[in-house]
Amino acid sequence: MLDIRLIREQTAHVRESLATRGGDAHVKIDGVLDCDRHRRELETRLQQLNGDRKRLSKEIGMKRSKGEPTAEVEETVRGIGEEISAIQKLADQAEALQRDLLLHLPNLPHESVPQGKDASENPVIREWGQKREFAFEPKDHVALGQAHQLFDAERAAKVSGSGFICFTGLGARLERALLNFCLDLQTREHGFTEVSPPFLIRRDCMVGTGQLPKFEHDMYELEGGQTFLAPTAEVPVTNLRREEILSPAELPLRFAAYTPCFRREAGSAGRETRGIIRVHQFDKVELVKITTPETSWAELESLTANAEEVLRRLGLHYRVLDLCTGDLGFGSARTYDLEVWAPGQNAYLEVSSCSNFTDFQARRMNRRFKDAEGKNRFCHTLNGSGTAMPRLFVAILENGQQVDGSIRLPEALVPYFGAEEIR
RNA sequence: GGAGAGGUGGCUGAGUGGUCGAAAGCAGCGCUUUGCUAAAGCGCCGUACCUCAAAAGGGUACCGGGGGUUCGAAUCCCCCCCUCUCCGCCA
Repeated sequence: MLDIRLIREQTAHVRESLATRGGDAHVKIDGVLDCDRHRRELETRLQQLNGDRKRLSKEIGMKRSKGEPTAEVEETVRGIGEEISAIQKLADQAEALQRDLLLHLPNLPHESVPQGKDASENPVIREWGQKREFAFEPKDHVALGQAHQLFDAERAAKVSGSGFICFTGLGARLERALLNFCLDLQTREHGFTEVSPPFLIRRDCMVGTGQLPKFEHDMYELEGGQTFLAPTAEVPVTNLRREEILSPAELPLRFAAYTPCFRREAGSAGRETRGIIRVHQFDKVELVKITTPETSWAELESLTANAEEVLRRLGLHYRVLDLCTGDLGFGSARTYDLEVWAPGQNAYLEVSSCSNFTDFQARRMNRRFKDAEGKNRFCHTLNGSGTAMPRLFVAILENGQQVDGSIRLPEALVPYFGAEEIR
């Protein structure tokens, strides 16, 4: 959520910054300001009336204790009370409207974010490794998975519908090995604290991270919209520290969490639907950092490095994109996407997305820290989708395949998988 | 699922209709005293918002959340959330 004061005081800057995202957010600013002006007028009036009532009520108390008549004052205060409830109603409406307007505005891109209209304009800022050369025609993961019975989409569909996957046999083992590998790397070597959060999320927490109110149609809801299945561990993990005032000594907080992720993927039908690249339920190890504003940009770099390390250890060729203004996610001020090379797709696959949300989420979930001067300020929140397992799985299969159809696994994974290859 | 007890400031904890934003203690900050430490004494010590060019100042709201009763609610009533205890059920 953007700071209403920032919008008030630096209107032109906010408007220009939002305009770089494309969309129509920047034209909504005038509506926000109108609402804000109206709201403040009402509030000021309300405070005057409340002050009058408070004073006169005390007077009644004093008069009564002295045995003086109070009927006349009571009548006056009753009138004030009626006016208060009328104006209160209007003020509440204005406040609710303002909050709703603000909740629908995306975050401001950081000034360093490259300008661009969509994903085609995301610059590649670095690459690691190189595409593997094949002496034979590489297969895609669907064929490889079928050959080794690693997953079963048809039977998963019997249970849950299309877009669900069931890992089987060595495939299930490989998936589990990847999860454990990622968690161990991040917790043992990169200083993240492991958390295993709940997956069922209350409505206000979904608002806190920005999924709601705007993206409700992408979520699986339960109990008549009271709770939702977590679309990413980011939601439960960042909300663990909602409505808290943190001490600067404990910052930055670093959490790593495995959770399944549930996404309806409404509107993306037909895109990447083959195989296990885009599914409604997938496993992910997520990284979350809660920092001060002073350190968040440096922390974003180290977070990205931590996410990259997964791919390096697995020997997978990848590239890092600096998402341009037009492709930036709703709550993010800057995002690096990690894309791994998948020879069977002849394409790069996004496996990880490292974002700095600045104070956008902290405002929504009211998370502050006490700074050196004792002032309460909003934290910055960062989050690296520390690697989506099915896509990593795809990359492992497609990059590891041998001419005889077997799949050689990265060395780092062997202790977790218990064998060097799938044959 | 049933019954009961609770939720007050960073913490402990008083307050059951009026001058209560809230006693007291602890923690914290400042000052005084002081070889150092400690101790003692005194003072300060919540958040948000509105107002003001700004600072100072002024104001309003907030005692889990929401609604109600009343001239007036931390206090009375209703709903919800959460915690604890007991019973039931159960992986």
